[in-house]
Amino acid sequence: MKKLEISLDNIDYQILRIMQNNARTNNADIARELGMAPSAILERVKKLEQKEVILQYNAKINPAALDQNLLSFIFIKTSDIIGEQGVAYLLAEIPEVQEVHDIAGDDGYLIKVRTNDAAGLVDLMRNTLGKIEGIISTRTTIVLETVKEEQKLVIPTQTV
Amino acid sequence: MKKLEISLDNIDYQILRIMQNNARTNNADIARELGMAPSAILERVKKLEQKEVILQYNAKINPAALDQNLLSFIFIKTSDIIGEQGVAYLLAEIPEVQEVHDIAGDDGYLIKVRTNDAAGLVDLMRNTLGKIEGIISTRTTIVLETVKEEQKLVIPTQTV
DNA sequence: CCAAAAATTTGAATATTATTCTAAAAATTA
DNA sequence: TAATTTTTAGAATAATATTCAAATTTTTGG
Repeated sequence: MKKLEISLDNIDYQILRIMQNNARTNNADIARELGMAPSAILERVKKLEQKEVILQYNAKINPAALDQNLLSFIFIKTSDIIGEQGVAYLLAEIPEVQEVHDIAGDDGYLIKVRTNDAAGLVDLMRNTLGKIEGIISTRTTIVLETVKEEQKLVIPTQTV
Repeated sequence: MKKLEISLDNIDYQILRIMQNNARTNNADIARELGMAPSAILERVKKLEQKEVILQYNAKINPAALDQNLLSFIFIKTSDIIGEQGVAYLLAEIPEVQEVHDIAGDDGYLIKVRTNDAAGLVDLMRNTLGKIEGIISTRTTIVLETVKEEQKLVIPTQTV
């Protein structure tokens, strides 16, 4: 029983599993793998998109290929009133900021930022974050090496 | 001048930009958009894959649709020797763990975890993390709300 | 449990795209 | 500049996407 009455079945899960691993798998292949007609798969994929189960398809690009070699997490304390997220939206507009999370505890945010290098990070903090009203303090954590970085969800194996 | 002599040009950047926004854009459409022959685009995409500029294509699935409503970041201190990452690899094997980063400073890791709910998180920490040798301590940060979550890179507009 | 309604699937037909390959063009190199 | 290498275009073929009506399956309400 899903909250928003989305109700996915095993076939949907299989489609999601395939798509999550390779979003460019074509309909015909999915159909073959699941032993169904291509038109039926097409119909289901469209519905998964409509129901916003599938949010988007994206290519994962190697950051190193674009010289984006520094990954950082920054904790940001703000004067945002609880519930309001003025600063969060400003942070979200920054292209180098990949994630903005409102976190429990420290009345603040955790953001994930990708820059060319340390100089790029300093530049961003000084010239972009520094200009945002409402930021009280920041604490930066530098990533030395990323061992795993995916956004794959655990997909149920069976409907109950 | 790229480190690994990858050398991408403007056309590559445009392809990456399109693919990053919609990995299911077909060759014909890309070709039309860039005013080139489909065969040329195909050739380039293949090369981008071979050169590991494009790492993979994935569908972004709505966590809520799969009842995965709790996102957490956990700092993990370990007895791993600097440079060694034994614990990191064990952490990376956990399906609920989407990211594992070796971070500067605290001789530890930062991981990103997605579970159904708080109970799922507790369960994971107790039954999975708890069984990993070498974990000294953990500090968990709960995400109340995610304002932005993408992995899109900033793609240069022009080659110099 | 049954009948009606709704949703899903199939299968075939058509439109569109992917892929291959050769020749031409462009870029690079010596 | 000439030779070499790389890239592109264009055409031909293979494959896939998409549409749609009919059949099937599932769901619903009594």
